[in-house]
Amino acid sequence: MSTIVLVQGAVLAILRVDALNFAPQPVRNQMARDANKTAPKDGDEAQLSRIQQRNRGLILNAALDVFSQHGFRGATLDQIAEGSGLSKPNILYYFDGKEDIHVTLLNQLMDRWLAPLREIDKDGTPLEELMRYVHRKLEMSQTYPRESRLFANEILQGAPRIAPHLEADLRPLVDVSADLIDGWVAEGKLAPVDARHLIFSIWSTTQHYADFEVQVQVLTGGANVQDRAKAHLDALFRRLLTPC
Amino acid sequence: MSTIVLVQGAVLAILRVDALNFAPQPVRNQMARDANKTAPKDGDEAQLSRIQQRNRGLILNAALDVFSQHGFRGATLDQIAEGSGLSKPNILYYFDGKEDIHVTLLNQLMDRWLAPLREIDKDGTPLEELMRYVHRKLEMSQTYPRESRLFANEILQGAPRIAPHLEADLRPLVDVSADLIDGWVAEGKLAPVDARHLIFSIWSTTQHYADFEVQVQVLTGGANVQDRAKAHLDALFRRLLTPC
DNA sequence: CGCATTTTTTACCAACTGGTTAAAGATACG
DNA sequence: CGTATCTTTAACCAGTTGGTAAAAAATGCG
Repeated sequence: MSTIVLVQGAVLAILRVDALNFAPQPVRNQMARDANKTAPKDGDEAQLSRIQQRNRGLILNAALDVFSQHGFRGATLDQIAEGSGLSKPNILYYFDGKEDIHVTLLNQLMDRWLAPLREIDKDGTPLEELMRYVHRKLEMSQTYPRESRLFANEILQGAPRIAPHLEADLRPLVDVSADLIDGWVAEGKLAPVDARHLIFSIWSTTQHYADFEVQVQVLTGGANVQDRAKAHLDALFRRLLTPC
Repeated sequence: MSTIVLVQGAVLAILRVDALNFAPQPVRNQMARDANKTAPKDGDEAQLSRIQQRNRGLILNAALDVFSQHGFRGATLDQIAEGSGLSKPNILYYFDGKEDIHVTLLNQLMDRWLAPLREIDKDGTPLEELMRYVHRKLEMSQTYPRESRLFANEILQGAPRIAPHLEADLRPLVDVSADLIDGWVAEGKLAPVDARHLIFSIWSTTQHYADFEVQVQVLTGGANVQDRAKAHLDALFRRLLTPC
């Protein structure tokens, strides 16, 4: 059993990473290859030494800064090197290249990003479940603005590196959630609403506070943004969803 | 009078372009300098020969493709050259450099982008005026997705080249609009709402269909997106704004 | 036409970028 | 302590990038 799971995990990982990369794979250093292939116990960063964990963390953190601000093509390894405090060749010792870092970041992101949607409880009160989702998404925008911008950059540029992910992971999850919402609407527990476009509205309004933060700051003076956003979005979606 | 207007226009233009550029300005070719400095009759592209108008248009159109897809740093002059059918040196004959093209695009964009907000009629029916604004913004996202993405890219990356614009043009306009909405709310013609965050919600939900188009396509299968989006956003904001 | 101006091209360059190589330095461990 | 492995660095490189110089080609106009 566990062998099968491992094999499936490995195949999935390879599909994700190489989906758009048909160039002949040159042989790289052992470290970088190992970190990608080993997927023990379902998690990601086990079996790595203390140093490896620390340095991969430093690199990913610096890369998140750079990629989220400049997009993939605009980011440079030198910037990541400076931000992480490691030398450029040292970074390439831990990752197979710029793209490998980016894909690793994107894979990490997707799990965290989709968690709140998975946590919607089909046995809860429909309106309160959805309002809880709105508030969780807003919190995530405020807690992880870099992740939000990284994702926005990727989608904005046509999702060249995450498109397979969207099809394979995001779409079925949204399908399930939409069915759930449709069911609630049919039962009269929610006002009639287009489930998918509702989800789009929740995503766009909440992520706006991370992705367009500069603009929000300029236009509000930066005062009370968090509280006002929360109150506004609560009113917006509560009004939409409350059955008459 | 007309002299004063000209001087003001020139000063504004210089402030915009050079606001973040303190590097010593090298002397460039006559053409590129002229196109920026002359601002006759308030418009932008007068006094230019047929060829100049055509080629500047070709360049800006190609640049819009490239910048909106890759962001400023990710875009290359070679891509713009290929897209416009002109050679790279020829592009630099018409513009002072990569940044000049980008700033020109951004300046053009802002006018078109803010027009719908300016057109809200303070003597109209409050609810219908705002709903008309929502629909116009949605139409613009569908008609000008490249412009939407160009703007999103710029803000996402911290608005390094458009921040002065936001302060000088966008902010006062939003202040006026927010006051107008606040007045309507005070008169009881709209449900109580935070005017600025309402505007954010309208922007984010409508622009989402341009900026996150790939994701929307994946999750909807691309069927009926336009009509469903229109109906959904109509319901969303009508419910929010209709006074009980 | 003949000349001045505008437009385009060819050839080029310095800086930057992602990535490599090989050797030196740390570390773990028997 | 000595050896094998892991980590880091210095030096380097080929391709790309924004931009330039100068001459050739096209254009407009008296």
